[in-house]
Amino acid sequence: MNRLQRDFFTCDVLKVAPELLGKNLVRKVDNQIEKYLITEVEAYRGEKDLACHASKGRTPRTEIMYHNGGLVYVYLIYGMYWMLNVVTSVNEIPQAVLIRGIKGFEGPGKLTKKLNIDKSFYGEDLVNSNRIWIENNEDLEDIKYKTTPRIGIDYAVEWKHKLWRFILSEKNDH
DNA sequence: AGCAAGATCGGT
DNA sequence: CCGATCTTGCTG
Repeated sequence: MNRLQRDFFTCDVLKVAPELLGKNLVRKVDNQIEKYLITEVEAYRGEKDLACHASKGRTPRTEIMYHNGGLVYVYLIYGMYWMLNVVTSVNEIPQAVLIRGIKGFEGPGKLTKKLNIDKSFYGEDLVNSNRIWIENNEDLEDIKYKTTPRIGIDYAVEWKHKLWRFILSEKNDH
């Protein structure tokens, strides 16, 4: 009922990423609905951003990032952990937000394990899916957050300094 | 066909 | 600090 619609996702990743903080990540498993507050995200912005997988151009893996916003981009890292990303912006502009933390499960690998996210979610549409989507959170207003450089991307030369990691401030908790 | 590296995590 | 574990994209 409160699900985020297409227009929320078809904006620049630097606008969408911080706006995802405080929203609820919703997962439906066996007809049971679970909601988790999004607490930490990172922005990956286009082919020029050397930290973004799309810096290698259009490949089978990055293909989904070239689609319209609102789709899910998942990939396996270190042969063990699934990373959950939300595609943003419009057709032909590859961007995505990495969901790094939900309340109670801080860490991109931990939250996908908790939510049972795997390769089958690649390309899932958050606007239409019946097993994963994102909702507005009416309890939280006036969201406060901090920014830091992104984690684990030291290879990205000058792009590693961008303050594109967004962390929900504790102040927001009641 | 083979290889090196990786948007991580948990245990020494 | 180190190893686990396997997909991916690049090289030849």
